[in-house]
Amino acid sequence: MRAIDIRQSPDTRERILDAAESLFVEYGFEATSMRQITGRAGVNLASINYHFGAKEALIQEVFRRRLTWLNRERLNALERFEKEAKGAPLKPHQIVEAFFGVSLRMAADTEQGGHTFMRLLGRTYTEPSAFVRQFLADEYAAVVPRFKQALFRSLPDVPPEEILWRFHFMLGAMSYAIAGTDALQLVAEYELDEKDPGALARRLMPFLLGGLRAPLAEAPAKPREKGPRRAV
Amino acid sequence: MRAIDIRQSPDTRERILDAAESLFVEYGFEATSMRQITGRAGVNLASINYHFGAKEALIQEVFRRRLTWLNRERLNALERFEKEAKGAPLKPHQIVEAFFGVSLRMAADTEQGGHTFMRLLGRTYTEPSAFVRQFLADEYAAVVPRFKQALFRSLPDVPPEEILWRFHFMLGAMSYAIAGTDALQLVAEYELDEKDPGALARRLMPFLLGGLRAPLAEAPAKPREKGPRRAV
DNA sequence: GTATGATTCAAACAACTGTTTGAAACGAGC
DNA sequence: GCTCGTTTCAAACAGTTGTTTGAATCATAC
Repeated sequence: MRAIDIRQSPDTRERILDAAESLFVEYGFEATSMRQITGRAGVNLASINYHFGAKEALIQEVFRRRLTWLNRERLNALERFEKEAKGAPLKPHQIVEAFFGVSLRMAADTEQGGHTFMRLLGRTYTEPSAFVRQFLADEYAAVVPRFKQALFRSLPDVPPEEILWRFHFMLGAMSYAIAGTDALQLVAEYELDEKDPGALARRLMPFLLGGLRAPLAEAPAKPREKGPRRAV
Repeated sequence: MRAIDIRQSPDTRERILDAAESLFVEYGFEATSMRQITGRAGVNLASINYHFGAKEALIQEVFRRRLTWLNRERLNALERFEKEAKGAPLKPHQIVEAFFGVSLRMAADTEQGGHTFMRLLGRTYTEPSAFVRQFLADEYAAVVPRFKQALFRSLPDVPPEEILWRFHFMLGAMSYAIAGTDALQLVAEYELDEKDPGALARRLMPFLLGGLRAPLAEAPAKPREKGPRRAV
């Protein structure tokens, strides 16, 4: 038996995780077989079950090894801004930077596989599989309330549910952009500069902030206030 | 043999398509088996291959029967605005309304299955499978250039690639919102009102327009102009 | 009635799925 | 040298996959 939390034969483990990560991006979880993974990793078929137990556990580990780090980075960035602010509410652009800026920087890393992982993560946000959804919710459980609170403080005049919906929309815009499918062949002719890691961020961040700070729509049924209100 | 384009036994065909559509939303293409589909539809296993040929063809037909209509509606809306404008460029909000408004109205239809389909479509935008991607690109081939042209005319001062990227982001925000996964459990406590079909549109449309019209970021390497420019 | 073509059906097909097995190989401690 | 726990390996497991088959059923036209 393998003792828990002791990483023996790191080569095999890491090779499996890397192979699985890239194959999941290319074909999805269901369409990727254990034989494909072990084939690309150059290891024996049984080694996945030996090291991880089952395919589901492998999928979770593919996420955990990077997502834990990513979310800690997001919290670090948020806390850095909060320390600077000395108790004052953060600016919306700081909160957006802490959450999405960190993601975009990881997505810009083509060396350590951060790019591949972020593409995978972007796709997985719309994954139907129940256990993946539950796993993602758990991984984000520590991060979401912190960002919620920061946003509520930052935008005290905007209804909380409106803020959350806009955060929701921002997440969609980013994950789709990072996933990089371009299903409509919209930007196919304007490929991102591989050598410029900040290219996507420079395009996306203004869009996100513009959406977050857009004027609120008029109330539908109960028109308490006339005319659009500024969100920020 | 079944003669092409003659719909015999419409019941079986439609039942298969409806069952497949809902199952694809729940479990994805790969994870949904033919036996699940025929089971839910209450038809014989072989009837899928009889009526559609293969699973891939069934998937395509699930999309085609609704997507063709949806894209025609989008073009109709665009042409209606263009007729009103009498040669003048459209307003950005009209273009956004023609493309995304139509989608959101279809997503609000819980009676005829439009809601289910739009959730499926939202997920499929990030689908890895090559043949699905190609199929989507083909289905949109007639629509995309028309909206591109309208946007370029509407925003003559914004670089074309910037416009396309923002359209790309808007598509991501909408499809994620419609897919309704809420991976981060962000808006779980603020469920949309089932009886109010326009609820999502009233939240999303201002966000999209705010993003589209956000100030442009400064140029990175070659700073031709100082300071942010207004996109609109 | 019979004939004809479309559709349905139960059964089987080969190929592939994730997982398990038990033996073989390895590596460090003595 | 030997031992012991870890890791690798080829082979097999039972179950599921999409697809095919050939006979049975149905509907329509004569």
